[in-house]
Amino acid sequence: MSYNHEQIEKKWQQYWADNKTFKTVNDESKPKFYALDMFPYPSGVGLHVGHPLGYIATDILSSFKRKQGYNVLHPMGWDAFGLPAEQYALDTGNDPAEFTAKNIATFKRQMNDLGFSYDWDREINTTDPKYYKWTQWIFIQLYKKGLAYVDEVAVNWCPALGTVLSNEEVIDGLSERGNHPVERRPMRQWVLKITEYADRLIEDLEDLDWPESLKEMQRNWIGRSEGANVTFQIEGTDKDFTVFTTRPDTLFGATYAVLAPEHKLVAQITTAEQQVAVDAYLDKVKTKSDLERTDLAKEKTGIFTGAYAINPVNGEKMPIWIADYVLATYGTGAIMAVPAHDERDYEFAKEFNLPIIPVLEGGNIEEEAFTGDGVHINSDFLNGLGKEDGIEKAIAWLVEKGVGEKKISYRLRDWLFSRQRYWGEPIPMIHWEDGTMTPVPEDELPLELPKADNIHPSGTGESPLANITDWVNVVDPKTGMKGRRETNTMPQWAGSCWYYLRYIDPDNDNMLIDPELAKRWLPVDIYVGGAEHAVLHLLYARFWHKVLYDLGVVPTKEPFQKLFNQGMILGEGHVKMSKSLGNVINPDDIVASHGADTLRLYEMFMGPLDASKEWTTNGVDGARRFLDRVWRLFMNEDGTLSAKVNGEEGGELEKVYHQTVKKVTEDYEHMRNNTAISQLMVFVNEANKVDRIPTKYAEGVVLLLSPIAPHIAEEIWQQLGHSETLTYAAWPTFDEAKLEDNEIEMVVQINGKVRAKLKVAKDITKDELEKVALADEKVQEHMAGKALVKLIAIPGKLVNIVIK
RNA sequence: GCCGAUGUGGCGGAAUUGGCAGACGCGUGCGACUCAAAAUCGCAUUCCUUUGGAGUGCCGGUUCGAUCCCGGCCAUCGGUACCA
Repeated sequence: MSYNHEQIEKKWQQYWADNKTFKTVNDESKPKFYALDMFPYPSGVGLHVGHPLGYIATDILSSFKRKQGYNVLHPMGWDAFGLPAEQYALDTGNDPAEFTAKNIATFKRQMNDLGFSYDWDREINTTDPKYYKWTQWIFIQLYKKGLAYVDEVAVNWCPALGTVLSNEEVIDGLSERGNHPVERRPMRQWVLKITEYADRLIEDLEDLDWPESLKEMQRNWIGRSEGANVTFQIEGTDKDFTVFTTRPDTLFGATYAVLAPEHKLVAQITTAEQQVAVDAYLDKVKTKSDLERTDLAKEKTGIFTGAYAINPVNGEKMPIWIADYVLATYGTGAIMAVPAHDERDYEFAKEFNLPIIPVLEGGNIEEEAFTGDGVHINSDFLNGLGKEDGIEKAIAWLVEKGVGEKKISYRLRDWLFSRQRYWGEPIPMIHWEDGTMTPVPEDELPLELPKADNIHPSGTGESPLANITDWVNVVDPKTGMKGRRETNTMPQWAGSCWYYLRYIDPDNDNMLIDPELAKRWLPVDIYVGGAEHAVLHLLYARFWHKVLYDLGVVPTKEPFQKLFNQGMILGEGHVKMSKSLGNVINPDDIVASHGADTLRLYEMFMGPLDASKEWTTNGVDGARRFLDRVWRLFMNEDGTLSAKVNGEEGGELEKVYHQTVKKVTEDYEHMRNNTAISQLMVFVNEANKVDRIPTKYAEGVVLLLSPIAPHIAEEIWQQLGHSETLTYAAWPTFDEAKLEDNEIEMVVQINGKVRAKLKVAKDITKDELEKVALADEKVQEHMAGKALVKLIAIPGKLVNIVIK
């Protein structure tokens, strides 16, 4: 007989809600544990079976820690600003706020159906003015610290739509909606100076308990490289330009220089003879997408400006070229080319017949660039030196002559923070008619997003907020000066940069977070989410946290002490689940047919949490079968407790029970939920073979199962005679002494192959073990006529006999 | 190209200071129960030419002993890119 999941799951969900079972009350007498999920964007399609994978894992950990006596914080909320709601509003004329609220209600209902143990009293929503009041407050602090500034940045401008598009809205140079041409156009944008924190963002990775591969990705993304800036005079003028190089020691091999097409000097230095050719080249580059300039470019392109630079070390003339392989956004937007020792410069020099002078020994410049380490040649005062010494001496020389300095460059760029959208946090700044700019006074926050009937693009590149005149225009009540509000809004990243702080103190109107509570709960003990957020979200959140640390708002340098990336759930055939393939599994269907406990169990049993796994219907059936077995083990058909469950501990199940408690406890601790489940299956298989299950073992196993399958566990727990929820029951313990018998089985190998198995005393000595092994009949058989070469006997492990 | 990860039965996956390869589940086969079927229970299930042999992507190395450590290669997945 199977249990009735619909009835039992509803019953306990109701009980938990009525009793506020999972409400987190600050309890200083207990150690704290903060388990956090990456909160979702509440889309219109609801939860997908991939979403709960991580949520189940943190829920298990939370449940486990509560029973181990921790004061657990396990909240959930909504990252609810974002493009889809705005697009929906544009398409249908509905209010994005209403649409979002509806989606949130669906997500919340689905999560509750899965039995998650969230403290909903701490629910947060990034679109709630009470929440974004503090997002805006953080922005003002960034501004006051000089970390938020306005700059002209090239964006994707679509003239036909009259709006700026994100990269993902542009496909092959055309707008995703309507296929209109898109061009790069510089516009006034807010930018956050994340580069100022680059070194700290690298250094502080050290102490974090994150996957090494993820730390490596962040380091590479920040891309710190040490080198030098070198200044080159332009022949026959008083102009100069600076290049960044990691190899100033190869300066004697620099035979030409290259400017990015966007470089400011291009217009000034191009000679009359070259003007037409240069203009043609610049035109060609403008039409190229980033992809064409980088990925797809098989051949180097470029054009000579007609101008020459002077190499400061030897006074040689170097032609100045323009090429799109040099990027305006990295370093100084200009390079010195050392074709003998750089592959890109080598290709370019070959293409345009520029001289190649080797300055490092080794390699063959007839065939390819030599990028290895070698002794310097053709380099005057650097000759004979190795790489390290050469760099050091070259920089010293540059500094002495006043033409260069040591310099560190980052691949990381400052964070483009404004969006020309309606559905985002308004940036709380006012531009005054006298040209000055001030933040909205902090006591006037939140600066609420105005209700709008029409959120169509302004057409000027400004956000739809520009159309709402009584919101945009302001007058200073003291001076009478007129002003205009900033119409840009913040990107979706903003709200998700600090939400983990607000859960700690969600209703505080006076400050972002109470410092005492921050001290109590930070850092987050476990943060689980998808690997797609490996760089951007995790880097932005770390950046804001560090700024808040500098402001004294938070007491820790880092927000997330431990991080875990869950894998993906794929459709059958190991393909992504997608609407177009029609293979999307809706958790609601599984909850209805098999129950939430089954879904939770199955998702955890599929394989390691961090792996990509394939969804199979047979697997779900198997998970349900196990819960049915559990139910039948403890319960009668009428839902009362089986008579098998009785009496004192001990008996046939003693060993397997203690093994199970040990293994499951250790596995939960390390989020190895798949193997914890197999151990529970082993116990259930054993328990089915015996006539009596000691009551204490039954209770223990129900507790061990409860983090994964909380509803069925509560129901059995109640039938075991408990009137209270098992949420805060004490976690079962095990006794090391009961894990093993006095007699253990040991293996005898001959030449590495298992030939015999022996039953021996647990504490057998090495000598005795050798004797017993050699005396064994099968061993004797194999050894007949052979000479003993070596005998390895390790009590508790094995015996290996080497013969010849 | 570079960086990272992974590779184990028919399938998902177990096995870590180097010590019995294949736990647990799925599937399959056989049996019990049943008028019959489903459900349930029990047994079996890496492969082969089976007194034995081979086997954790492939080739080699270290070791008494390698899924695990080292070197080389192949494949798949993810990230990323003229970063000077």
